[in-house]
This record gives sequence, C-alpha cells and structure tokens, in this order.
Amino acid sequence: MSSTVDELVAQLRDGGSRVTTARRLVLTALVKGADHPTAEELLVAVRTLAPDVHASTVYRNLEELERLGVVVHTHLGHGAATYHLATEAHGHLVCEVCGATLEAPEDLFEAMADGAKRRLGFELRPYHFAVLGVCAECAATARND
Amino acid sequence: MSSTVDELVAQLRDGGSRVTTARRLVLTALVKGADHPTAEELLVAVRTLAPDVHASTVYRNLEELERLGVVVHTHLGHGAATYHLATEAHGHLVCEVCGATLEAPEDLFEAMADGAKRRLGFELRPYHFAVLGVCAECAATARND
DNA sequence: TATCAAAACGCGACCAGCACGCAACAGCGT
DNA sequence: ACGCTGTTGCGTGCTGGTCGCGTTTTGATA
Repeated sequence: MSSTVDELVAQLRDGGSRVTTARRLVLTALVKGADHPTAEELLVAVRTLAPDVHASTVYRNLEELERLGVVVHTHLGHGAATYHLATEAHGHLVCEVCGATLEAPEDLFEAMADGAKRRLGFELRPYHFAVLGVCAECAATARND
Repeated sequence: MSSTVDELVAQLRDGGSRVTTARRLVLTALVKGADHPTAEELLVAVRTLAPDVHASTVYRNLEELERLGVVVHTHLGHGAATYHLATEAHGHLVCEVCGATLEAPEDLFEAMADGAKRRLGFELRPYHFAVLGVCAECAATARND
C-alpha cells in the first residue's frame, strides 16, 4: 500500500529524471508527513533537513513528479493546492464552514459519473477538485442556533 | 425567469445597501453579458460605460452582492472565479482538456448528495466548485489517437 | 576515475487574482 | 439643502505560483 521513498525514487529513474537531494526530500516529506500537505508545507519539511532548498525547486519538483504520475495535486478550496502520492488518490469532501476534509468513499461518485457519461458523454474526474458542502457537526450546530 | 436590473437594484435597497453607478453597471453586465464572466471581464464591461471604475470597486461590489444573495461565484478551474445571478445558480462540468463548460442537469448530483448525507451526514453544495472531467469531444479525440 | 552535456538548482523578478487602508465623494433620510 | 455614513478611487500588499538566468550537480561514457 504505502510506497517507500526508494520505490518512488526508482520511478523517477525509470521516467528518465535525475535523483537529487531536494527531490528525495520532497518524496520523504510526502511519505512521512501529514495527509494533505501544500507546497509550502512540503517546503518547510524539506528545509528542516536542507535549509537552502528554494521554494521554486519544490514547485518544479512537484510539477515533474506529477508529470511522471508519482504525485497528484488536489484543490480543497480557495487556498493552496495539496499534494499526495498517486497511489493514495481519492476524492475529497470539504466543509465550507469549518474546513474539515473528509476522504470520500470510493463509490460515492459512481452514480454521478455514470449519469454524466450516459447523458452527456462526459467522463468525470472528480479527484482534482474537492466537492464542498457542510459536514455533519457544522450542520448540527447550524440547526441548534 | 431572468431578472431585470431594476429588480436586482430593489434587492440592493432592501438589503440596506446604497445604489451607485458602479453597482448598477455591475448588475447590468451580469444580466446582459456573457454567461460566466470573471471579475476582470465584468470590469471591462463596466468600463465601456464608466471608464474610471476601479477594479477593487468591482471586487467589493461582487462581495457585497454575494452577501445579499444577489449573485454567487463559482470556480471553474485554476483561474479566476466566475459570477452569475443567484437565480441562475447551477452546477458545472468543466473539461480539463479544452476548458468547455457544461451546465449540469439539475438532478445529476442527487444520488451523490443523498449518499453523502445518509452515509456521512455531509450536506453537499456542489455549485461552488465545478466538477472536472473530459467532455465527449475530447474523449473521442483521445480515443482516435 | 575523470570528463562533460544536460538536467536540476538557487536566486530574484515577475505574474494573476484579490484584499485593504485611507482620504475624497456621493446616496439618501431628514 | 444638509449631513451622516456607505462607497469609491487609488495605491499598496499579500498569497500562490511561474520564469529566466547563471551556477552546480548528476550520471552516462570513456
């Protein structure tokens, strides 16, 4: 399930990319860090081990890693994009009130994807942008006001 | 169905906001202009009639109009937000390849919304962010390569 | 192991999209 | 017509991200 840094580095080599310190550290941060890091958060993590790594290096590496299919990015709302390993791709539900992020059950999008495909010929890729709404707690709070 | 500028102006007054030239022009641009204008596009439209209106005025007016429930904004992808009248609110499907924007049929989100509500207590508001994917034409093109 | 082209890096400048503080102005209740 | 206060124009600042440049590093080859 969870990839090791070495496996991801191997993917880099297979893709014809070079393996640098910064790149390895970005991958390490993705494997070991919190669940939905932004580029900024990854930069901070990388800098704890290599303080001179530049922000643009992290951005360019994430771009390259995405091109190789190693990572994907998701927009959870108005702010910065978040990154995770492609092997962990999944849909997101984000609460507009409290900002909580839920991972969507795999089959939640199925009916909608089927409908869009059948009726419009449109192939849904619902992982790139989160679907917003109001989480159970915030909905309950709102009802008690 | 389609609101007139005068009706919208009345909503402004009811909400306790003043009616200014800039505000009236923003509403006019929303009623008469293209379907999914960005703030920038609205600014251009407004300036054809009142060249000195400032960008921040348009942003602030859109914010205020949204607070009053007259307009809503939607994110169709990576770029700027798009605005439309609240009476015309609807879901969007956006093609990641060609950028085409489809208005989603009203019931397309229903099954998904039901599932999210029942299983997670999460109330979907699928209008704020578009759902991305690949449109029929681009999917066909891809298959023929 | 030394060589060397190409890839990647650090750095700074720059961009879009938008928010904000301030002084001047204008809507509208009186 | 007056005056309170919401709104505007303007500049400035912020976030999130891209780009061009000169230098450093990687890793295939000799």
